[in-house]
Amino acid sequence: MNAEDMNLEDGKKKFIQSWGTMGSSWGINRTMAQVHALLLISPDALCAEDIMEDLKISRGNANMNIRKLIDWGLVYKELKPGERKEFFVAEKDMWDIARCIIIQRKKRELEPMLRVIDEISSVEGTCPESEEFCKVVKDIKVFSSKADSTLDRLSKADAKWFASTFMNMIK
Amino acid sequence: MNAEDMNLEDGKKKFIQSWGTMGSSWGINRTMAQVHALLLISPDALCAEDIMEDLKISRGNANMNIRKLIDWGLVYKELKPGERKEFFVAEKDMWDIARCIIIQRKKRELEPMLRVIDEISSVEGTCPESEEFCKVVKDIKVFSSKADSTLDRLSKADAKWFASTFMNMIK
DNA sequence: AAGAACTTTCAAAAAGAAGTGAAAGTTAAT
DNA sequence: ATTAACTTTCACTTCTTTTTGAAAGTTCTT
Repeated sequence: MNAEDMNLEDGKKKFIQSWGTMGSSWGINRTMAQVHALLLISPDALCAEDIMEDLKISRGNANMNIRKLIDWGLVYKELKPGERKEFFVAEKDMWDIARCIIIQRKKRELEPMLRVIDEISSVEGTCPESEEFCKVVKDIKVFSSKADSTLDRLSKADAKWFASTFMNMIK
Repeated sequence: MNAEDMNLEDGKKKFIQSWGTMGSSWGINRTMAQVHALLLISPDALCAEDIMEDLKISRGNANMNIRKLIDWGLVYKELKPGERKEFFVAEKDMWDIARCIIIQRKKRELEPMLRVIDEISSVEGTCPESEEFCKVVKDIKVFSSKADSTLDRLSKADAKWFASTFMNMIK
């Protein structure tokens, strides 16, 4: 083992911490991302209590964020026979994780825009101002519809295809 | 003109407002996105004063956000002959706009992760915990390097290629 | 080099987002 | 039906981010 090697505990801390920071810049809240990180690197399922202790967060907070992760499809409930408690495991396949995130971000970032743009497309006019306006709206509409359907297909594509075709496609 | 047609003023307001909301969920601050929206739909260059008035924001705020938009490459300074004042115009080509955003988001969302993952890769071990940890870190590394180079190429691709090839590629 | 016309900075204030924890709600076993 | 083991909710607090505006800094013009 090299002197520069990082030990497991420090590595874990750093990972959870960074996944959290990352999360915020991804529009995911810090704690949600940290819970996800914790579950990702845990070899077995954890219960709410474990998570609260590890991350030093309250019950309510833990619960909220676990719930959100389940909604997103990034985490599953796991019931152990004979135990009342609920345990949680993270989805560990990178492509599935990416897929979940693509779907959620599309929902939050793209779809609302498409709706507004549709509403707004009924503006029409002949002055320079309205012409500029309509042109911009039109361009956004065309562009974002394309992006929308591309992301749609991408999120439905399977992992294998993704790895082999998409990633290399752009050569 | 239909009864349901939206008039220009309302359309503009709605557009600026929504682009702003959108911005927040994109990790771009609301005001920055609104300034961008305003410039996007304006047929000619606006000065700081115009922007302050239109959006009802302070001088400092306007200045900061214009500056950030310029840094991102979404807005250009325009100097009118004979005028001291600086005017600003938005980049209006959708593909150029997308490109700027891809570059910035990659910088903020992906690159920091790659750095941390690199640091962390020096952990090694033999217990189940460290094995799980190393596996996850490895998977993330592989995946995010691929994503990184794909985005890189994408951001260097030109508009024409983008429109014709990429968008339809996934058929 | 003095003045006018703008632009930038920054510390303090306001707004907004996230976290807490105790109380209320559920559910499974007896 | 009761209880015990969990989960969820929500009014309140704490932390973060954004905005303000006045003061300081620039840079053209004469």
